[in-house]
Amino acid sequence: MVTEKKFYTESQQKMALYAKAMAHPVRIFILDFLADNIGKCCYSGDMAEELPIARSTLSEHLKELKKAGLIQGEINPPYIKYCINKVNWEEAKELFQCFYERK
Amino acid sequence: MVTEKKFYTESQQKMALYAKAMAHPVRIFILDFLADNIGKCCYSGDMAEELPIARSTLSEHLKELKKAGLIQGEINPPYIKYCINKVNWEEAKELFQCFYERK
DNA sequence: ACTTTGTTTCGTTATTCTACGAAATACTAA
DNA sequence: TTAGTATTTCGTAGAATAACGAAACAAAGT
Repeated sequence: MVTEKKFYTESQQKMALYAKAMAHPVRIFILDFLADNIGKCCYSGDMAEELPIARSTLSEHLKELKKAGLIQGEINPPYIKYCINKVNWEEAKELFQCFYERK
Repeated sequence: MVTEKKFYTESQQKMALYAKAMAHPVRIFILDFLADNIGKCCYSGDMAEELPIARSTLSEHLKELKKAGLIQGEINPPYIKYCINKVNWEEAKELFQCFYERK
């Protein structure tokens, strides 16, 4: 295995990942929805009613956000209650803040 | 023409566009580079030397950032001097800040 | 055991993204 | 006019994304 030069910092890579997760209006909508309803139960179906997309498509977007760590899902059959992942949300917040304020 | 319901707010759409522009480590690198060198001349070639990608690929990334409005290029043949687009940078900063702080 | 319910996964298709090298561009210098 | 320089555009190819409906799942109720 060849030693590989690191071109991008950890921060740069994380920023890119969080940004990628946020790079679609449906996903921003979902994050807005969850962030505005902290404490409440947010089911996939609740959001599906407000969006002009198939439920399966919504599910894929939820999967993307989960993959990036911005949200998490608590299984409560047959429902799944979604909410913001606070730890990673804070991390993303810090990253974007430092990035835009050049700290 | 049929009247279409608006599902996403202006902010949600703008956020998604800025996030999309930032959704690649090379582009975060470029933004970091330009933001750290405000006032100085930043040419495509300067960045090309620090990145493990073809110059044409870098050029495409620069085009993406220009399209999103985060950077601008001032032609100074045969060079092109790049810099942050301050107006849109501020807008993106505000958007991300309000988003993550739920203001 | 069967049905219902909310949600996800699968299979598919169309589109967009990322990357490269070669060729084109646009201006300067000789 | 020709050569040189920095950068972009083009043509192409492979990978990733987004969308849908149908089918699968997993637990609860009948």
